[in-house]
Amino acid sequence: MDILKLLNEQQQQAVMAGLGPVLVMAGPGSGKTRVLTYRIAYLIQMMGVRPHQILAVTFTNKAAREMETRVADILADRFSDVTQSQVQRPSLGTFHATCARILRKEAHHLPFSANFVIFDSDDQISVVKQAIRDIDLDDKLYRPRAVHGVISNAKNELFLPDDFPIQTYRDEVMARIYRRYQELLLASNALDFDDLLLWTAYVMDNHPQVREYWGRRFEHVLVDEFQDTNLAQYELLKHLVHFHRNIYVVGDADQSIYGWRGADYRNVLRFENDFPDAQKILLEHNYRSTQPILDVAMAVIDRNPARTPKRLFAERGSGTKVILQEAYDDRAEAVYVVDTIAGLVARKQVEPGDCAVMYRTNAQSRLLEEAFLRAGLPYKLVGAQRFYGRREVKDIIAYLRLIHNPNDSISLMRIINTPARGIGNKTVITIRTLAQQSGVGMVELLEDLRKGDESVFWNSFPSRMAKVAGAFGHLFYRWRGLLNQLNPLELVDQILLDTEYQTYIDDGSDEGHDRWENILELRRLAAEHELSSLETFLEHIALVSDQDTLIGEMKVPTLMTLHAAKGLEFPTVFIVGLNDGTLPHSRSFDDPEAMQEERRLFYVGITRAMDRLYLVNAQSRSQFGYPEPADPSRYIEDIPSGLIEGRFSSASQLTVKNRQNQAARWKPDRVIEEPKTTQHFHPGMRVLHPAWEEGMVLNSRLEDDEEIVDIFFEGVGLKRVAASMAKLEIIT
DNA sequence: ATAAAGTGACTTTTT
DNA sequence: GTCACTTTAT
Repeated sequence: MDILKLLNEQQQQAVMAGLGPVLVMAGPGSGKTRVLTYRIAYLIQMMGVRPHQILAVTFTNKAAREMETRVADILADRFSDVTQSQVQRPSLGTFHATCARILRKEAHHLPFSANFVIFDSDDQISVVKQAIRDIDLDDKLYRPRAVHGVISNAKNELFLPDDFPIQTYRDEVMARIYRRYQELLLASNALDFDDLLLWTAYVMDNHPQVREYWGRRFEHVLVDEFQDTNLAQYELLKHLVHFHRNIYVVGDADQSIYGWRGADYRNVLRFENDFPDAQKILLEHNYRSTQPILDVAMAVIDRNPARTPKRLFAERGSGTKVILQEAYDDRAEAVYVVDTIAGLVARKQVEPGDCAVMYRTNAQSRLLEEAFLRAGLPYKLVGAQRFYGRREVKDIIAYLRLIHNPNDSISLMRIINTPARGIGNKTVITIRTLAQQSGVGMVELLEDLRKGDESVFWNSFPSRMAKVAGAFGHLFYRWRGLLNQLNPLELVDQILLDTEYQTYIDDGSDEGHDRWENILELRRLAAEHELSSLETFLEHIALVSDQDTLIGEMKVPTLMTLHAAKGLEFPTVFIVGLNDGTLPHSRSFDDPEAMQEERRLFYVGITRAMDRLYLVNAQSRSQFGYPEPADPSRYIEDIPSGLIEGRFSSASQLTVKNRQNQAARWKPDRVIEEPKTTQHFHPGMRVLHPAWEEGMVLNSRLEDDEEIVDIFFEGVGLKRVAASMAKLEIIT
């Protein structure tokens, strides 16, 4: 098999491992995805496995998609002569998507029906709130987000409400909320993300024939990012491979960064216990990063205790040193990043699209965006401001969901008066109580009201109320009648038309216009699903996050969280916010496990870099609006100083490149103009000010032909001055 | 019933 | 500095 020539010895061993359980431990940049894809190709080509008998689960849609194309490429090469039988594709998807698919087939064993909807995080929080309200608890004491976390963890550990472990009074309350939450979901015929896993594990546990069916259906199960599986996922896998034991998992405990979400890297140990005969293969050759970058990575990760020692051999050799830079504050940090990228691009050392900026929390993206914007430089942001999270998009989706599943009371509450149609709180309560008393669904009741005084409910309302409610019910009655004749796009258009949504949202303001643009984007998405059922369209929306919606293949720098960076690589990487409290995040301080995870997160970030790595911290950061002094990250101490440069040698590099450079677009051929103003002040200088007397320069930068200097004056504090205005005298 | 204005609470990471 | 939720005024 000539494709194997492209693989090193360990990779070949992994690809050609025999059947039965296999555990591949793959360090960063060691060709993990390559091994997985070739393994699939190998199974099909050499072992005669039929593609549809292969199930490969990934953690993200992005990973699934990448694997899909790569497998398709290999197979297209291999089978260019063959057509029909090989056109079958292996099943490739996230755990959640795979489970949704299984559950739609097996719903008859379960307390919901096959047209269930999947609630997103916002919906889930709404349900928690409702549950808390239902049992008369104070949502200040039981904060919905926190409660949801508890419920989610319970589900990940396969605890149903009845099994919920109770140690304290609070636990007992949690169990009650959990029970109510679950009732509400089922009443809405809805599942949350965790339910997808939980119910799938549950149905396989309780129905051996279901387990057997899917076990035979998927003769080979491959798992990517195995260290990120939680207990529910692990149990599910065990069920799936119960018969054939053909389970092939790939992972790296050092890259486990989803513990907060129930992921348990100890699943690797469980795996070794449950499959003692598993073949173990280590991939330790790194093809991504230069030696200095790998050295830093190893220095950082080695500090984690109880780590299975794993070496990484650099295949790429030497390179530039890792640069450590301290900025005055988080704003200056962002400017430094933009300046540095602009400088590297101007000197043609990197392409804009080769650069990535990574940070711990999404909130950190704001200053970076501002800096890019101010410099007039394009960038792209992955994740964060979520398309599907936007009000207007959620509104229309709520209409669709409610048409698909009239029991979805969360969606109903969302849109019953959006756009405003005169159905206020009072009307809603009347409808709800009446529906409950007569044992009909709210949508059913509304639809009945469309018949006017022929409806048995008509006289239970004041006439004005009955009229508006009936008019709304009429809309739904029509839409549901149209359901089978219209595709998703036509249905969206019908809703937009009937609700006069554009008039409502596009009020002439810029913001209104943006919102309407988002609706048009949703239409575009719906257009892609021209041939799909509404159900498929909705499932796509629920399970494909914003992380996956690529904003085109623009060749510009990418901004993202460290989490979002996993699995990616970039020639030039900036990791910002290297301050204690940010990275590691303060919320992890009191939890040793979480602290180790913070370190792994940093390690993941470092190992994304191929050629250049910049680590940036700030002397002060704004947390809640006001700046506070910030300590450098403890991780900086862990890096032998011989491996880094920048911080102690030349702090003035901070302002090497000026705004003119920034103003240059990402065009390599653009000429760089010389700054008209030159810089006179540098950090560390002592200066004399006519009013504030002696002070020390903390930072200086050129901005619009003006030198802006930040100076700390004894007894006065920090001042920011323009050098041409303030008559500063340099003392040292 | 609705819109505007005020309040408080919070920010880790995501399927 | 932002968002969600509550109160207040129309």
